[in-house]
Formats: sequence, C-alpha cells, structure tokens
Amino acid sequence: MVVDKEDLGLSLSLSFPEKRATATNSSSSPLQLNLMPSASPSPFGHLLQQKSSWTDTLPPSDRSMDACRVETRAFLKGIDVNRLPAATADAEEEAGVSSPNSTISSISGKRSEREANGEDHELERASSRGISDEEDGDNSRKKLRLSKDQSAVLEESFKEHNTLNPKQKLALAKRLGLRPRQVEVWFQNRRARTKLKQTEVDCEYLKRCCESLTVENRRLQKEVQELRALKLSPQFYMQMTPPTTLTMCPSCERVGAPPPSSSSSSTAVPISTPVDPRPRALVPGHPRPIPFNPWATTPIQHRPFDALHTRS
DNA sequence: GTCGTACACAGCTTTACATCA
DNA sequence: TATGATGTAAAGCTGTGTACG
Repeated sequence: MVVDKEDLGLSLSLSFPEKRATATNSSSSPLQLNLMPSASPSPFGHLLQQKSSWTDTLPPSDRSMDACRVETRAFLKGIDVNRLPAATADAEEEAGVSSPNSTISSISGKRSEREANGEDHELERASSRGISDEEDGDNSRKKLRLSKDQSAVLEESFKEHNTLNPKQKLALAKRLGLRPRQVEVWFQNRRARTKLKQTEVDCEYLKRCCESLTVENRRLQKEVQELRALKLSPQFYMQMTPPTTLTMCPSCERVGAPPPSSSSSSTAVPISTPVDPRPRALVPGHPRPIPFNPWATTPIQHRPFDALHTRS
C-alpha cells in the first residue's frame, strides 16, 4: 500500500520573519520553514514569511530528552507505555510476523537492536527471522509496506515528537504490530525526508534571493552610470552641493544625509524621487524593504547595532 | 583525564515494491 | 498481459557525538 505525499501531511511554507528575534538557538537561519503537518497551517502567501523554525520541526537530539519527558503524558493519546501491549501484538511478534501485511524484513543490523530490554531483543531476533527459514536462508530481503493506518499513527506520533525514546518506540511498535527497529527506522527516514524538504525550500528561497539581488545589482549599476554621466556635465557641478559629511549606519550600512540647510536644500538636484516607486529589495535582517535612496533626507529608523548579533 | 562500550542519530546507499508507459 | 524504466520507501551500513562506568 502506498502512502502518497498527501498522506504524509506535510505542509510546506516558506516565509521571512519580520524580526529574527524568534530564533531559539545559534543554528537558526533567517530562512525558516514550517514543515509541520498540516494541522498547524501557516500562510504561504508571502514568499518571505516564516512561521516555525526549523529547529522546532527538527529538534536537535539534545532536546529530545526534554521532549521525552513530556511525551509520556499522553503518548499518542491511547498508548499507555506502562501497560502491557495487546496480546495479539505479542502473538504476532512471537510468531515472527511483524505486521499484518508484512512478510519478512532482513536481519537487523549488527548493533541496531541491542535494546536494554532483553525480551525486546529476543522479539527482535525472532521476528527478524521472518516467516520461513528458506527465505532467510537465501538472504532475500522482502520489504514491508506500512499500511495507511500504520503510517497515520506514525505520522501522528512524529507530529508530537520526531524522536523516540526506547519506551515510546516499544509501545508504538506493539501498538502497530511492528518491530521496534521498524519504528526506529521509520522515524529516521521520516526525519531525513523532512530535512530533504527543508533543503529544497532553502534552495528555492536562495534562488529567489539571488534573482532579486541580481535585478537590484543591475539597477544600481545603471544608476551609477547615470550618476557618472551627470558628473561629467558642468551644469551638474554648478548645481551640486559641496560634499558634506555623510554618516553611515553601522548596522544597516545605509547612508544618511546631514540635516538640510536652508541654502543647499533649495538648490540641490533631486537625484531620485522622495517616494521611490521601484520595487524594493528585501534585505535579511531589515524589518521592511529598504528604499534605495542613498541621499535620503528622512531620518533612518535603525536598530541598535547589537541587534544584528543577538538573536534572542 | 582517558579509555572502552553502548547507544542514537545523520548521511548515504541498497533494495524491494508500486506505478506507468 | 508482459516488461522495462522510474520513483518511493524500508532497511542496511558507516561515521560521529554523547553518556556512562
């Protein structure tokens, strides 16, 4: 039985935060993705918007223990990890059938199933042997296809926490009639799929950023050419105000003009219109698109310098 | 502090299976 | 209907980081 992408319940959204202040750790990037299952929909409307962090989607392993403490509360809303699993699951395990629609899986990896629970280890070995000895003998590796129900439960569990502690793994395996190793592998593959999706979205975002910057670069080069042409004209020199002290914001590297004087402001050649209708480039870290008016006379609202470096 | 062991995980690969032309 | 190409997902393998004795 094939579980298509919709069954995975992934909802991709790429967004760009107004502030980066929501990032929780050092590995955060301005680009973040909501890959959570569609239960928590996020607007995809704007390309550069973002909802949940990648680290929220894929918590690092050091966070898994915290999650594990919480998860036991209502693990999968139906699994009581302290309760013995259903007899049917045990029977299946002992019979060497890992799942209702499974046949045989290959023999588990060398160290993969050294569970603390010896009984579990025995179960593992027993079920790994499969249905028939002859199949085991010729090293055939029949693959299990998870049923829709099994996939749904696993997805639900992944939604809660994308890593499992041994207790959870065991409980989930018993509930689904799978081997713990299979549950573990499913989670590993699921994390890999999530990460792959994230990479694809990152790629797409960077591509668009590159396109945007290319356009902006062309525009600026054109503007430089125009300015050079103006500079060569004597008329320009006559009307141009003398060079004044320009200040540059250290954080955003934008140039602010000095306070307008009564004499110069009236004679200054307007290089660009006060309200620039051109598309603005989105600069990571800036709260809003920056108007490309290097001679802007309006005060610049800039953030403290430290704001660039402190992501809290 | 160092070493050995066990374990979980990421990353990559292999392989079985499903689908389609 | 049979078959080969292709995509997907389950599972294997290896290296790395961490915890613990």
